[in-house]
Amino acid sequence: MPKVDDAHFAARRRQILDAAAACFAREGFHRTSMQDIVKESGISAGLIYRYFTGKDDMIAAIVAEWHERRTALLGDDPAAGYLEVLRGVGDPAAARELRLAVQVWAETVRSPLIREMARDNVDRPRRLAAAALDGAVAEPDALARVLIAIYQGLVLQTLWDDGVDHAAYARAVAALLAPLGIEVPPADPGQPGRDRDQQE
Amino acid sequence: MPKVDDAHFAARRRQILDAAAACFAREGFHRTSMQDIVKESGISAGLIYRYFTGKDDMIAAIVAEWHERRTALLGDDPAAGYLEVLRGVGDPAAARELRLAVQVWAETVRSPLIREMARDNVDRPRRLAAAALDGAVAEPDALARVLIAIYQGLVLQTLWDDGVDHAAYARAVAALLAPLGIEVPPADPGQPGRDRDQQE
Amino acid sequence: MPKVDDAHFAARRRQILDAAAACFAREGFHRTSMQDIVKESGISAGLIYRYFTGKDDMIAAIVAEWHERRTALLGDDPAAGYLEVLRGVGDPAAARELRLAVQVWAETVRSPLIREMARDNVDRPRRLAAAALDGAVAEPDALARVLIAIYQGLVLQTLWDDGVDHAAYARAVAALLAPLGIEVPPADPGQPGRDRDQQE
Amino acid sequence: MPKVDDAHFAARRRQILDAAAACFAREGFHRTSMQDIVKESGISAGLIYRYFTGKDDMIAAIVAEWHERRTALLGDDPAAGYLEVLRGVGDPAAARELRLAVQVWAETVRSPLIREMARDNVDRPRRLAAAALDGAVAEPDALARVLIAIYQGLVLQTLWDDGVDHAAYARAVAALLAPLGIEVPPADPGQPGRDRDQQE
DNA sequence: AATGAATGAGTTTTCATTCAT
DNA sequence: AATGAATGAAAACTCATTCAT
Repeated sequence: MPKVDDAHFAARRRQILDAAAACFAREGFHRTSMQDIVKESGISAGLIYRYFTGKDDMIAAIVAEWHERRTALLGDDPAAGYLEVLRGVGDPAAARELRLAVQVWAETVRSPLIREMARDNVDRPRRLAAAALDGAVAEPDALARVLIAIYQGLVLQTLWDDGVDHAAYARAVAALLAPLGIEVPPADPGQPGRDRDQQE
Repeated sequence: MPKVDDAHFAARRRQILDAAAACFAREGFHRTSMQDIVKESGISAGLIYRYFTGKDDMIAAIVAEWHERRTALLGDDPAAGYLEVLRGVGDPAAARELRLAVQVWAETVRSPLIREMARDNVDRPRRLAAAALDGAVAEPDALARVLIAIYQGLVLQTLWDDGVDHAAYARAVAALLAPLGIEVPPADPGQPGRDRDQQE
Repeated sequence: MPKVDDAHFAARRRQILDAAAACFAREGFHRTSMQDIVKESGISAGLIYRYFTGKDDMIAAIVAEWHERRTALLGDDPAAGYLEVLRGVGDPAAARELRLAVQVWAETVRSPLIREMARDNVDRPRRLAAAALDGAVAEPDALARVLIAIYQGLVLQTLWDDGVDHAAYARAVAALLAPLGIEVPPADPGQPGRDRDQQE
Repeated sequence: MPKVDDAHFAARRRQILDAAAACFAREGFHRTSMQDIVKESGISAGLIYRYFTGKDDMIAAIVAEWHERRTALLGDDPAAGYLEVLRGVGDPAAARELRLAVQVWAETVRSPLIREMARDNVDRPRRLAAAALDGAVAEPDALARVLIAIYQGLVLQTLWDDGVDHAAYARAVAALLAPLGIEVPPADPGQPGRDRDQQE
């Protein structure tokens, strides 16, 4: 298996996963047919099965990639970019990701594997946050959960409502955390985000 | 068997809807076949179509019922029972409801009707909360969204993790809101909930 | 079974058959569901089965009635009204009858019973015509068939083409028959038919 | 089994269409189930749908093929072969075609598409005939219709009655047209038709 | 490696018919 | 006599998956 083949293999896989993700975000896992993915990817049905054992396998791969991306994104200090992440939910470029996330959430109900992946996905930042909060607040574990929930719920509400003001949401969260002595990095004014600086 | 009375009609509808909800919560919306609902409900396929035009119609009915129950439950003062609702998420009896909720969330991506229903479902409590917070905090609308998110995210995390401590979660939320001068009713010690009360 | 009941029975039957004929003419026999007839007639499904053993029975009844009507209409001298019958095909009031006729024709392919009825329907006028033509032309039997075909084909063409000129059609037929010494009664000018008198 | 060649594609289509035509001729359009065509053709259900969108599509294809065959057959001088065509109706090999024709006629009532196709099918020969008759007779358009009707009615009567004498029918038609100065080619004595030629 | 034709079980939905009331 | 709720066996159509080329 020379290097060129590996690259080719990876590129094919990418092509399939991107197409699948696009379909899944649009129609959900189970309303997306293999034929849809064939059309979207331009790759034949037969070949797709040389890369994935079936649709479930593709779903798992997508969740796994997501997991990796999330882990890389948050790094070792999830608190650092927390508000930025909240603001990022409003980025139109992230819309597909949000839709995909909800599909994965639904799938956790059925599939123990996916459920475990989703939990793991959340566990690492949660534990890091809890560790950081330890000593500072009375319920560090529960508060870490709350912070994650604040993110998850924002995803849902953004999906349903175009009018969500993500900057204001971030400010409200900052205001909520400030009294606890939790320092939240202020918004980066040079960000390509949505709102101008806010004095408050 | 001439024209059946309203009570019978309603009971049949219940029977179908309960069976459908059980199936949906177990396997998800699109993995549940009509035949599954036939078996679960014990009602013939033909008859089911006299009550619902299809699966979509059932989901819509389920969401509509939720809406009504929620509206009745929250009354005009959503703040009053907020922490109680959070604690209720941990009630084992509510587990099916949680699973069903996530299925509906996934469906909002595909179906404008369901999306609108889900949004409406959240809009009323959100607006009531925003009105209540108006004047007390800098971003009442955004904070109302945060409160809703704290609920939604808890649903997800409960689904994935048996170890969620709902009482602690509620306390953490209370601690978060207290500095803003928001009075949250303390936990009802006589509650059939899970954790002992501990004021801290 | 007192007289009143008989009348009631006949009226019910009429009601069902009329509704069925309307449906059949609209959608054909097999695209018409029993439920369609229930709606159209206002009579419950259960009751319909006390009057007819099933859809096939209703079809047979409709063809039989048609048979009787046709026989009564043509009387003993089919030649007398022949051109009038051709002109009558253009009568908008007869449109339903035409549509129904074609449905019956199609059914003759499947059902020996219906086929026999359709043949019988045509046989009597055909034999009468052949007898009348005997001696006057070389092929009386065949010519009788031709005359019937001229009627049948007109039904089809009328069904497909709004622009058929039935008066002209009748004149063309008259012109065709005249040289054979067959006297065809001229058009009744006081007829509610479509065209004014024709000098030619 | 990559992209199949055109010949194979055409052969498959033929296979399906022949099977469908056989079923339709036997049982009628709506009494033929897709499963019947699957059995008759030996082609799986899934594959059939890659060739036709449904039964309606098949009927349309059958009518379209007829149109082409008819157009090629009649050429530019429909008069030339007219009597031959009438005689051909009696050919046992054509029996299936006749049955199919009546099914299509019935379908014209329901389907505007099929209706239009059936009309078009008849329109070209009708106009050619009318043009040929122009000047020779008083009502060329109507007479053209009559000639078509003479064919259509013969189809029906042949379907219902084994005893139709097609040679005699053709002679009767010839006798009918002769006085109008319309020259009809005499029967081809070498024809594989049923009846001996007999010029009278 | 790559294709896409082919399969057939599975899906949703309809419908003639029955029967308890 | 009359109703219409109820059934369950098809119907049309789809889809994940395989495999010959």
